[in-house]
Amino acid sequence: MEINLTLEKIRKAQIIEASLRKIAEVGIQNITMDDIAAEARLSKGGIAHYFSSKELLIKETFRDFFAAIFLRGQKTMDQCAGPLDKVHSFMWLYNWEDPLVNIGYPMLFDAMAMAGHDTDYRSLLHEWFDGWIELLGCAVEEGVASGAFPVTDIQGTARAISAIYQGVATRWYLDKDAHSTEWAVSYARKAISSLVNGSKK
Amino acid sequence: MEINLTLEKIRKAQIIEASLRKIAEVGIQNITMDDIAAEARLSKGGIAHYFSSKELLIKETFRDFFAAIFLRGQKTMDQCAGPLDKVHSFMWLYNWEDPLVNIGYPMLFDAMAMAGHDTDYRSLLHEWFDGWIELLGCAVEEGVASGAFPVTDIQGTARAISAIYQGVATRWYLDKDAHSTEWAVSYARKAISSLVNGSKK
DNA sequence: CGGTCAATAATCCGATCAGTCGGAATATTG
DNA sequence: CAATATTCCGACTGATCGGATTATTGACCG
Repeated sequence: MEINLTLEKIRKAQIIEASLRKIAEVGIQNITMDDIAAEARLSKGGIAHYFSSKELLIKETFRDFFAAIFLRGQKTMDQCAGPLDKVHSFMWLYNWEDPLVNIGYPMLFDAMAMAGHDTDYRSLLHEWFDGWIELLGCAVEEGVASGAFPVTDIQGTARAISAIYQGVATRWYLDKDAHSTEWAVSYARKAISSLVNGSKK
Repeated sequence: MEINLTLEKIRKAQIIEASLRKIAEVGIQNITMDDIAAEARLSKGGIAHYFSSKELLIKETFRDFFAAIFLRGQKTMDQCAGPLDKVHSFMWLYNWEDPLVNIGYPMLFDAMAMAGHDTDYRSLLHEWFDGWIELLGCAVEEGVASGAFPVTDIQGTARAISAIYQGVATRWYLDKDAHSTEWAVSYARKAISSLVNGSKK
């Protein structure tokens, strides 16, 4: 019983991790259960034992990935002192070396495409957006409380910051020849600053 | 000859339009040639006669759609007088009533997801980004020439504006409950203004 | 009229893949 | 150690779909 639970956790984690890697590699629409099984060093039947359907597994994989990203964002943000540094602390999103970045963007694009036609994925993305707002909202609130940010709509501002991060990221990731990391960092910084700094330089 | 060419154009347009509607409805990964044939009121063979493969048809469909969007952007922008109005003239992207909007976003998300794993789609998106830069770059250049915009990097600024439009649009479209049209318009306006206005209000 | 050929329809084929199932292997229990 | 439960395997099935092949139509021409 005890052991069973442990093994189940190990296997599920193992399968989800394999799924994560494979999705990032080939995409949701191209992935097969055989792929995942091979990557997880299990058979198809083995996977079926732990996940009753492909759809379920994919969604679990997304949730797992989201959690990892938010944890990472929280950690990095917590290391910053002031609220302005905090809202600017997500520039690791524009770092090619980061393994989470390389896995994350293809995953996110896939999720967005699915959300365009599938309501389940839409609510998954809703969770994703909300996660960012929770992170960024804290920082903005801190800035407002300390008087540093002349902002009235905390939620709206946090959402806008998050949208800018993502808009810049999309270009940076999908068209790297035309969008350098310097471009991404400097313009994201500029646009985000303007939202929290009012008219100040 | 004359008639044949005309028929070919009619049929191709008919097929592409059907493909466009179906892609927007069910997505690239779910679409089938039978779907498209039914939507175009032709048989599978009829489609095969004009497009040798599914992939080819889909890519043609994208190009066609891009052209329609750019034409629309150009038209709307041309109606604006000053450079600031011009860079702000793309708020029609945040209009639920617009038919191009309803078709366009799912298409674009699909294209981005494909681009995450397929280099062909990556260059397709490159064209897409470049199209926007061409449009926006003109407006920014005009502002710089007239002295209204204290901007040094015209290209980079145009790319950032385009990225902001898209980042905001993604949220607005995929999570409408949490992102109103007013939110999209006001924050896009604010962020974009700050990029071309320097430190002025 | 009959031939010809492009346009279109109707079938067919082979590949792919998610999910199933019987049973083998392994672990647990009493 | 026997009995039972759990975990895992991999061949198989049924459905789907893209593309190819074959059949039909109908317009134009000689």
